[in-house]
Amino acid sequence: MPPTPPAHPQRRTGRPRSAEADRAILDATREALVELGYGGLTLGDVAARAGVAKTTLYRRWAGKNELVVDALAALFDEHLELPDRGSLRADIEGVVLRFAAVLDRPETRTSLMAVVAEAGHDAALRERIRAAIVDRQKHLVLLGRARAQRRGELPDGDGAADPARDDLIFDVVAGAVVHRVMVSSEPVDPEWADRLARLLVGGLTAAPDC
Amino acid sequence: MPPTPPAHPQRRTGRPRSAEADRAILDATREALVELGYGGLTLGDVAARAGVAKTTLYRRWAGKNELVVDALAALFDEHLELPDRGSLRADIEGVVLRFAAVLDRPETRTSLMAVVAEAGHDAALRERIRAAIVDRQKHLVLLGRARAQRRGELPDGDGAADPARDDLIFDVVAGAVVHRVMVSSEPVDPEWADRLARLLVGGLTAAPDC
Amino acid sequence: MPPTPPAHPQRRTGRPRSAEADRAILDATREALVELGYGGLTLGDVAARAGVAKTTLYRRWAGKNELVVDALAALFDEHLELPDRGSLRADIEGVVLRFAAVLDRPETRTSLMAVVAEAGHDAALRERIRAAIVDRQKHLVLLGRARAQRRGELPDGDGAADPARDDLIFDVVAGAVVHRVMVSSEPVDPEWADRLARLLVGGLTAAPDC
Amino acid sequence: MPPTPPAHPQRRTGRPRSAEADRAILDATREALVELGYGGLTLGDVAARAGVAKTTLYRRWAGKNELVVDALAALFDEHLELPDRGSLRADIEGVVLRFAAVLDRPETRTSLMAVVAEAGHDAALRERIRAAIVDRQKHLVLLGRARAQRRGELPDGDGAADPARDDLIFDVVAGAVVHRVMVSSEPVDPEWADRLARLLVGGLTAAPDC
DNA sequence: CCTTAAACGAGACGGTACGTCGCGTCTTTCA
DNA sequence: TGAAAGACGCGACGTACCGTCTCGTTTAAGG
Repeated sequence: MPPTPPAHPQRRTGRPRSAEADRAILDATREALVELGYGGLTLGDVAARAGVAKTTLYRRWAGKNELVVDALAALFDEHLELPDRGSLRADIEGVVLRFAAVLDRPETRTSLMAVVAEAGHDAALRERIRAAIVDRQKHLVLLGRARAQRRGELPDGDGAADPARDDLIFDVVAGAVVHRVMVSSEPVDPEWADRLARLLVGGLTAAPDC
Repeated sequence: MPPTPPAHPQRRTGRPRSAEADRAILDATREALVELGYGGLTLGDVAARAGVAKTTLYRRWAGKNELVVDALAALFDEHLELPDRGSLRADIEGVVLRFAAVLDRPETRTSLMAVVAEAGHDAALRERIRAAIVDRQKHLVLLGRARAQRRGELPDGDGAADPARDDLIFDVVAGAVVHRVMVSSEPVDPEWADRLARLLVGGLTAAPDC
Repeated sequence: MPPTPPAHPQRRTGRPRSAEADRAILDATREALVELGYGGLTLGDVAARAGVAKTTLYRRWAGKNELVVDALAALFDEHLELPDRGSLRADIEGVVLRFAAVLDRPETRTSLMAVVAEAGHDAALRERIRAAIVDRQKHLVLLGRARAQRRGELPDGDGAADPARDDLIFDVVAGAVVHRVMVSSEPVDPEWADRLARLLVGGLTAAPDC
Repeated sequence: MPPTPPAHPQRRTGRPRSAEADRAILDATREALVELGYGGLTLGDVAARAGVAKTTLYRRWAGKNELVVDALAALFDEHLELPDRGSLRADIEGVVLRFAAVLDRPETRTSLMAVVAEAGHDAALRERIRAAIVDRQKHLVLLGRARAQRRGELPDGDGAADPARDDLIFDVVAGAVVHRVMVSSEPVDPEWADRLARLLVGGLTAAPDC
């Protein structure tokens, strides 16, 4: 995950950037997020934890937001996948629980919403979040839908592929979990996940053209 | 919306607090949020815009978060209500569109997620957000459900009142809209709102015990 | 010695600047000059020594140079005067020794030349040095000359007052001492001071129109 | 003027140091001094101007001070000499004007006093300045005194050679000019130089034992 | 010719200080 | 006694240079 690349991409001369520093910085960022949260995180502190000079950090990341997005992306990469549990309903329940578990980590609790907030008036950041985090989550929806169609749980064939519906399902699933965890501050337990899965499967079955 | 009350409420001597100052401060806060976003907003700037001394501001609010929550609460109060459109599906579509319109305002785009993020490690702030913003939104769900039961669109009677299901529906609706607007950055237009409404009505009908 | 005054001079409201801070800062500056020299002096360190925030220091002085000039000025004020020793030659010897003693202090050794160097491309600083340090030294020359005329050691009367000659004598005396101490790094002892005094008195007598 | 020599002098293998680089660096230093002054001069900038890597510069000079001293020494070498104008008084006037002209150059105005200041707490630098700059100036005094004795303007013979008096005269002449140019910021014109010369010749004649 | 060894450019690195900004508190004067 | 004005201690900001360190690339002299 090389962050902001050097200005002159395929440089050949000069001392190369330390790959170890990248790792140390991202690890330190996660550690600091756990202890201090997004608001309390300072780049100077991250640099100190990583055993790295502040300038080294600024050479690679434009600011706090970019750094945190990359650190979060690593977190999501580590923990998000779609286990095959045999049915659409079970798959939904499974991914909801995993997603909630990631959101409930202390690194994520405060920082994910914070960078989303900043992205509200920073298009470049929005794009970075989409590429590094959101699109990989959305991929799970596509994967789950295709699997369900293969299983015959959802209609397959002409016109059954509807990107707009994929988007809808993604916003509903991800949004519901995020809202439950971040705003309502209620637990995402198997029961809640099961209710959500049943609501969605019911809706998709009853209104396949939604 | 009188903010933090004076320490000695029943004091009657001395110069009374200016009610006009409260209004000016909240207006200035919204204005500053529009121009600078949550991260760029500074209390000194708000005080200057409001034509008020910084001390006056600190006497009434504990900090940036509390101030922004109150400013947002005023915004939601102004714009959120549940018009009776004759059917559950139409009611959902209507409230979704109104909710999205509020979220899409520049004041809201950056600051709502920011205070939610801060609430991630500040229980008092979480409670303030719930009381000032979330509970009033959730009230719409209760209202809409009751209306649909009265209309006969949803089963009524013994065991039909399920607070956990109300919570689920609320997280799904609010979460989907917030995610669509804030994270996916896609428009919430009538078509999308209609799809969401059909999905939900279908789900509630097919899986009434969800 | 109030340094840079507030922007709005005759302000009446607001908390007034702490006079004690001024003193503490100038004292800390002298202390730091002794220990670290001009080049090693940092404003952050001065602020810390003075028990004052960096911002307080920057509110009063534009930078290192201005601060050091004011600190030096206080030093010269404390130690420079012209004792009446009964003859022009003895007066010169006396003032030379005193002047050399001030220059030889560790505060002065490195910092006086440093600010003079900076003044080489900073007219405002040049003026500040002139007003705070040089003009007060030059006053001693005028005083000594007048005294010598009163005593009859130098011609008095029409045309005997020649500002250009006062300037010359000042540059010769001050320059010789500074050069001896700073550049040649040789001691200014009574013998050297006596030789200089005899050279000057001889010159003034032999070439009164110089 | 080869600066710091390689560590292993009698090495014969390996790429030899570029003589051109030395020149380019010193030229760049003078250019940067003119534009930025001593305080604003940075070694990175000098290296860039010289078209040379920073390492090359640091391989040859220990730091800013040493570099500037060498650059100044070259300047003095170019411009200082003692023309024979036929009389002591005219010789003094001549050398004073030349000296002042060098001091008044922009390279010299800020940097000479700056390195003298640094030398105030750096004995090695003091020695380098003495060897590279001061002693060559002082040589002019010895030369001028000898010439005046040959001409019979000053007493010659037993005890007429007094190193302490040479030192005194040097400090007086050099100090007066430096002070006039650097501190008083007044022009050293022929009239002033003539007054100084008359004062000195008068003093030396009236007080030969000074 | 071909090795060897140093000098060279480029630029990343750990540091330190910079001067600024916002915080939340305090001390004034004014109404 | 509340409010305005603004100074205050504090701490983080992002930048600029410092002097050192790797790199890969010349460039001579010596084998």
